[in-house]
Amino acid sequence: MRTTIRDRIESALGESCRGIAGDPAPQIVLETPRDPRHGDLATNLALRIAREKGGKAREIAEQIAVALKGNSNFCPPLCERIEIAGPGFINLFIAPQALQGELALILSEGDRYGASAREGRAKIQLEFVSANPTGPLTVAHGRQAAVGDSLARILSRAGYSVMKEYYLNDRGKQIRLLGHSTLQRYREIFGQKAEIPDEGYKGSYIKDLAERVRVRDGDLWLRAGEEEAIAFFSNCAVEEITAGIVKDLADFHVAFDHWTREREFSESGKIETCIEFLRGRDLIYEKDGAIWFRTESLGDDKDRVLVKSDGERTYFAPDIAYHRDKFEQGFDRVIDFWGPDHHGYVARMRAAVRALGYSDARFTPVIVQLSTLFRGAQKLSMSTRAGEFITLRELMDEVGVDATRYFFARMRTESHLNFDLDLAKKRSNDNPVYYVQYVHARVCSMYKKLNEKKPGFSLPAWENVRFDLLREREERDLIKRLSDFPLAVEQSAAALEPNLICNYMEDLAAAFHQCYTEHTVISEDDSLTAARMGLAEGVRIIVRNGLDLLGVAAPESM
RNA sequence: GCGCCCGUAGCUCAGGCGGAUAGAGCAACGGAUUUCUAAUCCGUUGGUCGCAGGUUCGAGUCCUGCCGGGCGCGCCA
Repeated sequence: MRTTIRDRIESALGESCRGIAGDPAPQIVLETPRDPRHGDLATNLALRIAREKGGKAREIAEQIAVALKGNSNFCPPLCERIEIAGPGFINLFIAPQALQGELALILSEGDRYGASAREGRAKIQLEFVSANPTGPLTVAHGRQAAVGDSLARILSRAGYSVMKEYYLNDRGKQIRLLGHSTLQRYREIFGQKAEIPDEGYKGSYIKDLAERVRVRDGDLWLRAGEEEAIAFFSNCAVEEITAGIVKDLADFHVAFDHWTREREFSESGKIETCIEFLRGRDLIYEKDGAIWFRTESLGDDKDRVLVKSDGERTYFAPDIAYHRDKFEQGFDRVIDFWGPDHHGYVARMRAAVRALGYSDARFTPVIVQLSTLFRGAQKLSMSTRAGEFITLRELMDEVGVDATRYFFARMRTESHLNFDLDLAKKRSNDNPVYYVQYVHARVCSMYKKLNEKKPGFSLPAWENVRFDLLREREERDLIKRLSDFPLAVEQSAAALEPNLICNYMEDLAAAFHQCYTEHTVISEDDSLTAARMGLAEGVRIIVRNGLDLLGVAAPESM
């Protein structure tokens, strides 16, 4: 497996400063300068060493430059020029041969380019959406679904082993309320006077559910006992709504690897075992007839109740056991996506994870902020119980799956986001996703045109193509962009932010469209045509891979 | 009151671990197509990075305090 140009430059820099920096060696940071006069890559390595060890940054930079120039693996093959600038930056100008070699590497490795170096990383469980089965998925769940699924793809690509997990809360007070609300709608169909409680579920889907039961069972449930009927409608509603959730997710290109149902989990005995485990660590006590968990000693604001004085468990109790189970299944790291209404939950869950004996680094709750929806200037209220909400289904039907997923993935996860539905629909063609997809379609189109414009011409194998013919500034910039893909994946995975992939893709697309406009690929010159087709193919590989990380299609034509 | 998140162009948002002259899209205006897809490209206009201090060679980025917005603070789920 050949390493990328950036990896090779990093290791050469590491070698060059070994005698200068001492131990521990400072971390090598390579950045892409805004101004092309500052080189293709720049490092503040000398400034860092000067800060830590003392000395003048520019002098240290000179020493590093001398060492680099003496390194025969570095100076002729990788870099053609090294400059010291400003307070002590080292600016590197990459040799054309090195960039051409990078393109050849992309073409030979294809979909595996940059992905193989870090295989065998940690096992991660990523839990997201986990919406209660009391109604259809909303826009808020859609954001979690898009971000979570994309992140899972990105982490996998970065070499982690990822399991996508959905926790289905299919029992408890809300589920009973759901069943009761459905039963009341069912009774209404038969002309009975039936009130939905204030706290009950009022969405139109409840009526639809009741009607389907009527069609199947007639008036059977009018004659059943109250508790029996509520239990039936609860079950029935949960199953139907869950099926709807699965369908919505599938159509949104999201498939979970594993579902945990609270009902099954609570029957497993693991909750009792977990409470006993905590009791064994002297973290459980009784007060006012309730059972409490000493979370305050573990960083929470106050202690929390696990079992109420009426004997019912709080929501927290199964959640602790559930998280214990995650770690016992062998995950090195657990990532939870929660809505902003759960951020008060962070401290107590962290406390619980500590109590269970797992380090903080292994548990990462991520708060996915809400999207505030507008229709024009009108802010839309979002309440599942009152039945006033925009569903994910409506959103993806109106805006399209690709555009919706891309739109959500593009926003930083922890940022609030204002989303005008009217605007999003009206301008759907201006969505940046089309800008990126268009790159793929354009390259595909070039392949179709190749035979038409050059009958009898066939592309040679890429290893026989003369990439040294790619001498234009735009071509060089484009190859540099391509070579940044592994870095974009790595940074996106580290930050748990898919939006870094979107940023990268849009920059790459801009570089491609610019190059495409300036330089005709299919020309009289067979060698140049082959070289430029190779570059286009490199772009197609990266764009296809990048879009796949976002769960967005790479269309052959648009 | 306490806690978490946010505040960057008219709008929506980017700005790895502090780095060189703060970016993109949309909107507005002006150009480019006998050419591989114009869903594209080029240019112009647009900024007190909420405010005030601090840290240092250097701050949109780190620290402190304010201001403004969202959310959470229950033996609810």
